[in-house]
Amino acid sequence: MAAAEVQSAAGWGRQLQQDGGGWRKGPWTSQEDALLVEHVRQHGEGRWNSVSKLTGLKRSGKSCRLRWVNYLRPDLKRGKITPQEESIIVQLHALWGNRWSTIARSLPGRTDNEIKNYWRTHFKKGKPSKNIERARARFLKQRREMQQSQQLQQPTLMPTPTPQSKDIIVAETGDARTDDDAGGAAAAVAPSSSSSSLSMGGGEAEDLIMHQDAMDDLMMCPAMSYHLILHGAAVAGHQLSDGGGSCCASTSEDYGSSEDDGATWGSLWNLDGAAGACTLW
DNA sequence: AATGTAGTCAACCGCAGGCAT
DNA sequence: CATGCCTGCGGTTGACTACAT
Repeated sequence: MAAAEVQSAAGWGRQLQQDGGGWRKGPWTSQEDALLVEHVRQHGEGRWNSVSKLTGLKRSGKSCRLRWVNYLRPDLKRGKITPQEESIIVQLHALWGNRWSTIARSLPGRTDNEIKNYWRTHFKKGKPSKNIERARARFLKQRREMQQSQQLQQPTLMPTPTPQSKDIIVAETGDARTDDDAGGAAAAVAPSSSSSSLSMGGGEAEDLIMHQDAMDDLMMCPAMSYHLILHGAAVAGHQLSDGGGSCCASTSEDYGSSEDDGATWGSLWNLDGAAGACTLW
């Protein structure tokens, strides 16, 4: 980011300091970035504490890792969060709560820090954006329509999940994060289901967060179901039929305008069967 | 034009889990 | 089993920017 360099060259320069261990703190310079990038190119990610020894960087391993993960990684997606990504964030937050790294895994190119910042900026203080309101309204509408059509046609194709099936979903697609494994992913749902982790007023939370609803919503969304499958084990009872459908193949560049979010959301839904050809991102 | 306020984002901190010794 | 180190995560901070008054 050019701004970082500007900042380090200007205002943030005065922040530079060293902690007790002799580590530099504050904004990174382009030279430091170059050293870190070269180190990762040669040695790969990990062993962050050895970076300072091998490169001469006066940065802690922690700082190096953070810089790499949040800024220097080549696969990072630059630019604003798209309405599509926003919708995913909202749903996954309803599902997982503040588990930003878990949410980030479902948004390739986005970091947990970025998502965390985005959430705080847009939702933490209260009212959701118009994008979200519209997306949610459309989401619920289409959900209703799908439910109605299913009741009329194939009541067993995609049943409304029972509590048991919800548990299966969460457990099977649960967090890959190892330190959560002990508690179990299913347990992690509890806070989000009750939304107890959200610092919102009741009305606001009701307006934005789908709570227990979210689980139903997710399972009623083919794209999300498939996405969860992609990021975890196959979900019992929700394997998608084989078909040529292609969903949400657009990239972020396709969603530059907030006015597009209707179409964006629709694209999440317009699936004539998903399976093989379905590429969400 | 000056000031205030909200938004954005990079970076730091503390904590916890995994793992080697 | 206990200890220490490394890594990763979520929460928080603080400076800059954009917009409003």
